Amino acid sequence: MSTVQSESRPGARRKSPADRAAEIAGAAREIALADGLAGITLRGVAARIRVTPALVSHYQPSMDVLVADTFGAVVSAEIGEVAEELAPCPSTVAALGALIDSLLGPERSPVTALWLDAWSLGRRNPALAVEVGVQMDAWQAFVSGLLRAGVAAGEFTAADPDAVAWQLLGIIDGLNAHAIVRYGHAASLRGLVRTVAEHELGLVSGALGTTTEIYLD
Amino acid sequence: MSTVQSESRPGARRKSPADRAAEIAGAAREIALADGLAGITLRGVAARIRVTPALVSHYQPSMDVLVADTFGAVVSAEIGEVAEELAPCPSTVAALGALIDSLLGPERSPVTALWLDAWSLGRRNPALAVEVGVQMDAWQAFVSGLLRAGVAAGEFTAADPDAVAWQLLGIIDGLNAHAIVRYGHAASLRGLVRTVAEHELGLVSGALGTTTEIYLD
DNA sequence: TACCTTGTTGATCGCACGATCAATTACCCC
DNA sequence: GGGGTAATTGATCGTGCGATCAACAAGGTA
Repeated sequence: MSTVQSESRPGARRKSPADRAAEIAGAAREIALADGLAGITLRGVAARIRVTPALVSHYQPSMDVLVADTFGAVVSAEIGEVAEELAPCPSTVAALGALIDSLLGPERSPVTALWLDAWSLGRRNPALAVEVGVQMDAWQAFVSGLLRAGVAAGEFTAADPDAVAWQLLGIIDGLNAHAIVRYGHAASLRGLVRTVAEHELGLVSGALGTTTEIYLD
Repeated sequence: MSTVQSESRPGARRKSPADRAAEIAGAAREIALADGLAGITLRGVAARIRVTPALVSHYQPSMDVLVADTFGAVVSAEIGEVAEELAPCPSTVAALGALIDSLLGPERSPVTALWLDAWSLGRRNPALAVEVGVQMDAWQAFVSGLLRAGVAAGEFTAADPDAVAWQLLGIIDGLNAHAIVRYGHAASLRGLVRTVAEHELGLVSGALGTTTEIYLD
């Protein structure tokens, strides 16, 4: 309590460029998760951190790249979280089952909504379109890596792990999108994706776990 | 050539309200298919039919409902086309195979793009959100009707045709979305969806047809 | 041909957005 | 504690959007 931090209106407490940039990124992230990527606005971000729009503008080349960066940050953070979550799994099969559970869980809804925004907004935001490609590739690399590990360990087979990874992600995204837009999350979706995965990988039915099929409407 | 249709600037040739409304709807449709739902603009639609923005505004309660109506018109027209396409099929199984082929074909890309827009824009456009629900239900009703017909004809079994219909549509949408955003359409996607459908319906592998699995990059 | 209905226009409002820049002022360093 | 660096501000520009309304004129009708 050495300095009382005077209440002078102008000149809010200065921060280092790194801190301010992080603060802006954080605000953009919160706004995106609450209102979608389209909700990220120069004035909105500025207001959230009690700062002038000009300052936010000063720290970003353009709003398009702030939106793209925000999307990229959220998605890559999610990949990291999931990877960490799967680390303790004793086998690749177990990890695959956990991955499906995790990706189809209702807690992923906010991020799925961001994917929908990104797919749509990417048409008018080149930077975002690039980021969407990067993050899709990142997810695909993660899943195909998992599949290759399973194949190497002799747990299952996959003639084309890359293709299978794309297919699994496509199915998951589609079911998630439907669930978020129209209906609540249905536990049966997990069963469906498990079945597909088991079929694609030559596993016996139930190898990836089971769930009581209850629709949560 | 009775009337030379004088080139007077003001007062463009009058049309009946019905004709003008249809013209506006057509323009909105073309714009949507070319530039997305977000491209539908008061001034844009007006310019396309050589008319004042005020006139377009006069025929629509708001742009939000024009966007919603346009989306609804495109999608329900698509359902109609597909239904017509499936009519000559000799069996439900054949129709189901044709349906999958049709929905995963590259010619559906423009409409898939509209779905992505609608999912994203629906968050800020209540009328559009309602229309999305209506059209999703319409598709689900169409597919589940097909499934019920197949069950009734003894061609296959389905404990819960409604659920299977949702799942198939979810998978198709997800794969289509991925294909449109990141990669070209892959013929292998059709094989995947066929496999899922066959599994869900207790059909033997290949019952819904086969396709050479060639990635069109 | 004169009238009257109504489809259509032009002008204009208000809003929200992204971006820019000189002026200001907080903070660090000597 | 004075000075210089640079983080921050306030004011302002330009754009594109949806919406409104009095005024105009096209075209059928008497």
